[in-house]
Amino acid sequence: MPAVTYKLIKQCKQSGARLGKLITPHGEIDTPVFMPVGTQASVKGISPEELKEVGAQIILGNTYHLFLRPGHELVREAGGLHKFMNWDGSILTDSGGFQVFSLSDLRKITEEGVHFRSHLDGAKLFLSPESVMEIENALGADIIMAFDECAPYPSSYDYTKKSLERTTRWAERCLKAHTNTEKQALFGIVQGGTFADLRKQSAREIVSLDFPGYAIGGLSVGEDTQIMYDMLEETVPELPADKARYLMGVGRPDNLVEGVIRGIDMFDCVLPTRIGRNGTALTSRGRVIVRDAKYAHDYSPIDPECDCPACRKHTKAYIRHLLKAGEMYGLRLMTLHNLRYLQKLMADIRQAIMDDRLLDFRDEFYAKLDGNRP
RNA sequence: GGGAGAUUUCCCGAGUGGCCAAAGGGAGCAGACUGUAAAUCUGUUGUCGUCCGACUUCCGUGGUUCGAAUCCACGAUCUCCCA
Repeated sequence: MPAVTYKLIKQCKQSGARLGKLITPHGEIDTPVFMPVGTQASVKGISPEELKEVGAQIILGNTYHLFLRPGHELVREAGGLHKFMNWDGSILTDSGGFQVFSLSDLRKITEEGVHFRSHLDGAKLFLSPESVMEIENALGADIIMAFDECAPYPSSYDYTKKSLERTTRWAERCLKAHTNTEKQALFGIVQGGTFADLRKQSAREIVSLDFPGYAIGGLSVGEDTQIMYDMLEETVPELPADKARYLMGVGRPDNLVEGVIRGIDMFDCVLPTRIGRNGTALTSRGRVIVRDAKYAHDYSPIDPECDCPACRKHTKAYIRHLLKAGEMYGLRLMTLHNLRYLQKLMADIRQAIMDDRLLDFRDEFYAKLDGNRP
């Protein structure tokens, strides 16, 4: 019995979207789910209690960042990531594959692994499938991700193919190196860039290795949204129905709706927390740049439909003031709001699946935006 | 009463004859942000016009000069020193 299992509850008759449960050693997660990102063992600015209040059931940590600081051995010594950060919900750790992409000027990729320069002090480091498994085992998350290469966009067909095939070989090595299978589930990652046949090839290769869950990586790295949707339509049908499907690094509210319609069960993204800190709120009526001068005298909540602490207790004028003044509380309120908005969106999506009306829900979702950016 | 110094575009501040609508910060305004090197980054910030440009500016008023934020005279205000 793998550490994590997926239970399909029902499929939306209108869209085919899946309602399910992900069962981990730290509880049951309602899917489709959005997972807030807490790279360095913290969702920036907010406490585990607040994460719970906002409705989070599972959060992310990052292998590369925690390996650098405080070091995976320290986390092991502390009793694992859950205990270290005092979060009793589920945790997924990303492997550092995204850092292979985002820290591209600081690394060199070989068959064996990736040579990195620490972004903190420039130290020369090396990550391989085996060392990443060692680190992720030490961190102790419920779901751990295989070490992949998230290829940049655009990449040539030839490079993408080589990269995906190497990612498959790395996936096999991860599988071999990961022995703590009763407490931690290792998910495989599909790559293949923006090429339909390579997506299919990657999906088939990764699925043939038999993971307890599958992720789709290498999307939302700069390509048009439509390309991402097209790639999902190519990829998802290749994935087994009895395993969870996780679209990595996504995303925007509309991407979540569209992703679920295309069969995705799990999402994660820094967007809500990052743009929140930078002054933008996600709302049922589209993005609201709370920092803007037009809200200086606006004494209404960010989103009248929201039940988060920021919207229940404070006005746009006040939160704008906090942001302009550089007050930490402003960053916290924006983060809480955006996370709550996405959790609520996912809950609404789940309800729409339950009611077999997700396509109608999508129409309503876009209509509410009234032309504003989602 | 005497002496020295200062006054620059929203603020601080550079600029000491043409390359100055005027460096650099800050503040303001706007935008971006999708497995977090991000409480970050980008643009913009005299007026008007689309770029080129035109026009009005550097305490005030006169003056010197082909040309002045920059030099001179007087005045105003502020700071410091001596009485």
